[in-house]
Amino acid sequence: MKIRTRFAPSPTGRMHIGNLRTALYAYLIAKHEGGDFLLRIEDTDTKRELEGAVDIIYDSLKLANLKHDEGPDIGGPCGPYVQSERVGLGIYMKYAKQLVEENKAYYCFCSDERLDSLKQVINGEEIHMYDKHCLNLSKDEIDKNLASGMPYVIRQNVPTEGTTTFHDEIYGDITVENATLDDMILIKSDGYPTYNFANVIDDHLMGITHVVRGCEYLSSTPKYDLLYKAFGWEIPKYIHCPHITDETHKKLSKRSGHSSYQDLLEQGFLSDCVINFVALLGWTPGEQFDEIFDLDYMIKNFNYKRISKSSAVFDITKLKWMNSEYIKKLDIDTFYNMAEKYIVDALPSIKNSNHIHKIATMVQSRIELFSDINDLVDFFNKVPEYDIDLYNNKKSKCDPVISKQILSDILPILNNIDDSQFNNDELFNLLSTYGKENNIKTNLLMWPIRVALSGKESTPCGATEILEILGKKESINRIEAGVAKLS
RNA sequence: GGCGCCAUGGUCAAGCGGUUAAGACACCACCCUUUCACGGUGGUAUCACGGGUUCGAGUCCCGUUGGCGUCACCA
Repeated sequence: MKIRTRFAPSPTGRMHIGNLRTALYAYLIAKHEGGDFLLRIEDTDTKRELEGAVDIIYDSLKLANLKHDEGPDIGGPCGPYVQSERVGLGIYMKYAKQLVEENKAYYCFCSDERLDSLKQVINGEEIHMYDKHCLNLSKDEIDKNLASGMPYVIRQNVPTEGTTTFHDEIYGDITVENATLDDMILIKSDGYPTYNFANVIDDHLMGITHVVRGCEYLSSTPKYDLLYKAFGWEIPKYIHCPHITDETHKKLSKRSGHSSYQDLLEQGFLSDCVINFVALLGWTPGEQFDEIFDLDYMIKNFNYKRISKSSAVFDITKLKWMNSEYIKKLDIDTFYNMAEKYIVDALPSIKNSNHIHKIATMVQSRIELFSDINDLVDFFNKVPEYDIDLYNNKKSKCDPVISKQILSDILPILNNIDDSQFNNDELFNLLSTYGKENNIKTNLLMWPIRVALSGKESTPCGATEILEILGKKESINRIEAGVAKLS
């Protein structure tokens, strides 16, 4: 049988990173077996819906390269793929009434006040458990209430005795007492189905074979199981995925800057990298593998039996490392196209495109995010304020006195170089010669030059490369300023 | 509080009754080097606890502890 999975988000905003991973796993499970991956919009909560949120879902899926085979935008044999449109078709109500006929569901007319009186607070948490009050209503009463237009919901009639066992592909068999299960609402008083109901109906109607979702649904799955059984439908395979948490093992929050896929992209993470990274949060390809891999590799190697049971901490440090690996792997032209904007923004005064290319090459192996570029190269604009202590370097045995000597000595050398010869190779040759003649090692020689030129102890390139990019005039100005500072 | 789930270094994790308990990130040291980064080499650090079962337990069972989830006319 062909595998069919689905991603069924509700359009409430940006795509949460846990959601993205669920979508990825659902996609991978289907594609690994050559199956179908569908997109369904679960917009049954009219209050929470957000303008433009559906577009965010389309964009995210596109960016992530998770192509769906059926969905609202491309159609398919099981449409419509938007639940609110299915409500209009009367799909859910039809099935709910069928259940009522069979005594597996019932009308409930309880007021908010009565419901409130049922609620108890334990440890500051509200606990609800319906008492089946309306299950005992007579047929006459129900008809009368309905005829008078009294608001109602339809509830599932869960057995009060016995147990329900369902099988999850990751967690195995899970058994719960039916008595602990609430008579959940299937149809709300506005006529819309709840997630709990619509999800089951649509998964069945759309032929979903593997239900992939977060493990927060583990607790309500027995009730879904009861629903499938009530209809006599085949129960799909359940695949509940463990949670992704922040470093305090709590739900991912905005605070740590890793709240959504879009946020991450805006921060400069590459989409392929984010996908790669989240795939590894709760799944591994096998015993021996390279952690950097692409979607094709995942499709080929995705075995959902290897999904982990325990939740994983989202470690932004490792994500950054991985992003730097992705950046390093970019061929230079691609990298240049992506980095150019950042370099030009950081260094508006550099007009020479050769220089911009050179700077791009320099920074490629040194950044984790494109936004790192600015801080790396801003000294080209102007020397930042720096402490004279920078001229001290214990490894090369550099100090301010030697520095002043070296800087003063090389000034005439630089002055003698023709503008057209002011390039890295030529400069390195001439300065090396000076160093040899005076018995100064290269690392000692270059230290004060770098400091005078950049005001930093580390730069993305060698001192002579800075000279070339700065040009003769600016270089000499900066060296002179260095000498003055040391006097 | 009821119910359920989970438990290997700081983090992601391999392991599926016998291993010197992989690997990656982070961290540290050294090498390379025109500084830093890259790259290379090496190092520190893990089986939550207590009982069983077994010749032998990170691996199986029970309990404890801890964490998480859930208990909505939200999904």
